[in-house]
Amino acid sequence: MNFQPYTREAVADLLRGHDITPTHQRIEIAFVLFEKREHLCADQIFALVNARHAETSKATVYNTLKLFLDKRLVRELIVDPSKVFYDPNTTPHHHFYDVDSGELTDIPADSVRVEGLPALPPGVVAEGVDVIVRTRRAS
Amino acid sequence: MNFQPYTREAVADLLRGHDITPTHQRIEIAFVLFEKREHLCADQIFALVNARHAETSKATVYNTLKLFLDKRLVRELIVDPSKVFYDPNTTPHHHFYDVDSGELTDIPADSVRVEGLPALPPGVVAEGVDVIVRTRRAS
DNA sequence: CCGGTGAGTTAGACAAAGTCCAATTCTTGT
DNA sequence: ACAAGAATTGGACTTTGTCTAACTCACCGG
Repeated sequence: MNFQPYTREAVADLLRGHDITPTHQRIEIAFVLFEKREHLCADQIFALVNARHAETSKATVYNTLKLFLDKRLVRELIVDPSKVFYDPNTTPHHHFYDVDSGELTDIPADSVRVEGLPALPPGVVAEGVDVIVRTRRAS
Repeated sequence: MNFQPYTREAVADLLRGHDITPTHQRIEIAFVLFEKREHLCADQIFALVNARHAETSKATVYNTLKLFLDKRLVRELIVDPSKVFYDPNTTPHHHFYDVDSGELTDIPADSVRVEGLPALPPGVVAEGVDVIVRTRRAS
């Protein structure tokens, strides 16, 4: 996903293109994700969506994120021991993770090569290869 | 950590070697970790340690794991969205993660090469590079 | 229009992992 | 053996996420 939909209509089209019925709540959630193209967790998304008027419940935020994940509209980043981050960038790329601040930064995939991975057992497919470089302030 | 300490005395020595005062509870926890050389989460460790006689509290298990982590006796694996796994193997290696079963398998590091990572900003050091290959049953 | 149907949403109770604290118990150095 | 500091403890608490049963909404046929 590398174009940026600016209007709710564009977001609605994006959802339709992924087989997702565009509802008010889903549009708002997707809008927030694609507006700030950042790594957000469910909590932050919940807060951002409801910033003006409370309109979307916690349950819907979780339901919707799971749906988006399933439909490959976003990616899940499991990197922080206490919460999952959602990444609106589904093209292959990797991450720096600052252990001190919890901050996540993208590493473009084109420069990085991972070689020598062993073959997978039969009947099993790779869903993706995540490279996470954990960093911290020099001591 | 690639030798396997079989006795509590050997475990105690291992702890001392890492600047950890060996207490009963810490020895039991380390013993469990190094006996089964598996990826265990706090819950499982708590259960294993208390399997015979309840002797170690939940708080101590968490305290101790954090201490072990700090002293580089174990490694933390953040791969499952709901819990942290602890890996008694601190030598460089990577992991397969089966999304369906939650199972973790080691990938020896010597075969794998990660190339082309961008330089780190000044004042920041890499703590480690984790490669996680997410797999699932072919559909 | 209007009422029915099924998908989507909701509040709030619940569950699981992990943290925190003040009181107690252990380890260690002398 | 003892004092002092370190480690441990139960239990309450927090946070992230799940579940459910009721409700709402968009849409379709008549």
